[in-house]
Amino acid sequence: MNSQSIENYLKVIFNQAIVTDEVNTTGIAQALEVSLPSVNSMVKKLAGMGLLEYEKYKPLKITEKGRQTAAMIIRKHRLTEMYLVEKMGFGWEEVHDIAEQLEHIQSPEFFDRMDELLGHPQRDPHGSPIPNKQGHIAILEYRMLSDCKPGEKVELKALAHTSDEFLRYLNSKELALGVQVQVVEVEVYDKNMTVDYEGRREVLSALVCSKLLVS
Amino acid sequence: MNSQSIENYLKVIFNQAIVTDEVNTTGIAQALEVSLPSVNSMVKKLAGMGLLEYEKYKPLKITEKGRQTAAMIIRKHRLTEMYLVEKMGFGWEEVHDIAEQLEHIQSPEFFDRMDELLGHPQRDPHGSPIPNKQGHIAILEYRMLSDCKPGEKVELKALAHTSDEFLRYLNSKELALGVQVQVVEVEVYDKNMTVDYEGRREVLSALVCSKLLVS
DNA sequence: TAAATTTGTTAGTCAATGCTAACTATTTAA
DNA sequence: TTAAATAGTTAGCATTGACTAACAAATTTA
Repeated sequence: MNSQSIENYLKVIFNQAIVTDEVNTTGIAQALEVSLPSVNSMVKKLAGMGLLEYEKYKPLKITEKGRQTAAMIIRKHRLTEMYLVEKMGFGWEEVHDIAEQLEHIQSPEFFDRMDELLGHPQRDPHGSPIPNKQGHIAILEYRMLSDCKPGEKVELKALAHTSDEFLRYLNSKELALGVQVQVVEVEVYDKNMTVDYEGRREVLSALVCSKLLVS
Repeated sequence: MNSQSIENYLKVIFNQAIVTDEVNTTGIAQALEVSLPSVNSMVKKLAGMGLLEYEKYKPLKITEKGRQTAAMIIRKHRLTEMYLVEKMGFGWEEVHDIAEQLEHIQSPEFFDRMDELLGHPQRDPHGSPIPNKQGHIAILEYRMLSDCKPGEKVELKALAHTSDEFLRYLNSKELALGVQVQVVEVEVYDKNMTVDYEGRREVLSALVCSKLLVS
């Protein structure tokens, strides 16, 4: 029954709450590209609905109910992304905008069917966990590739960033989830990493390596 | 760029324009379950956008641009219904409400992919034609079963009504598109029809028979 | 610690889309 | 052919979710 606006706010707040437990108004405004007063009034509304704890000039805290509600939206988003990639043949760089719209569809049956057809996947195409129907999210403890040492051989499991440009960059390097990567060398000066995978050798920047989650 | 409201109005107007070329305000209000003044103001807006011709107290006429725009929405709706039935295993009585939401998704790629995966279907699961990408709609000249004479053997091709209750009724009688139906007898008094199909004999009311389109 | 900066709030406005009440035009029927 | 009924319109208002301008609190920094 929540509007799309409410759902979008909640999703952003939830995602920020993962980083720091306490969320600030400005961050929400930036993420949603909306003015501060807009956030302020919506935050009051969400608090009135019991989804947030709000006190003037204090950082926001998401309630259990808010967390639960947000998890269900994220579940729909990530199931959709997985469905688009697995069943409809889209690339992982194409699915975000479509999922952003589909996540607001009100139809448990629709998403349950996706879930079934996919065999109850645990991760979306970018390696992010899909919350289960109870709103529980498996916490996956991956390391950043940038924290690995020369000689280590690891598998690319997830991405810490999923912008189109980054995904297209990874496509151009044929870096996909599941690829086995061996660290050859780390440049002391700029932390550039030379890595081997799939029979090729590439030099990856520290920025890129910090977005590649491995185990 | 059109809002969901605009799209819903346009779809209703288009559908009414198929029946009678000139559409009246009250019909729109009833179809959308909205007040007359709401329709009046939206109609002016649509006219301002060049989708309708509007003159005070005159019946409305949809423009070519309006027809085109509506056809694309109906294309998305019907492709979605077909996809849900063919690729996701839904029953024909379950898909309307989901398609009603999905038809507003803005992503040509998404619907093109459905279209491809379905092999460019010409009809939705209820036998209604799917407009092509140019907005052209194949006009299918079917007869009503109620117009058939005893002894005639025809195939169920489409439905003139697609409410959940009607579809569930057809399910209960195992009446599906493609079924070969033979007219056994027509009761003069109430036009009830006795028909044979799939090895069973059923008596169908005149109302039901007028909603069954055959050839 | 006082000034400057950043962050958050309030007040007032706007556009989209809905509504009711009151009115007018058109159509139907007595 | 006039009265009643129906259909369409206008005016004014409510709600949602956005905005700017102005201000207040909290934090940073000189």
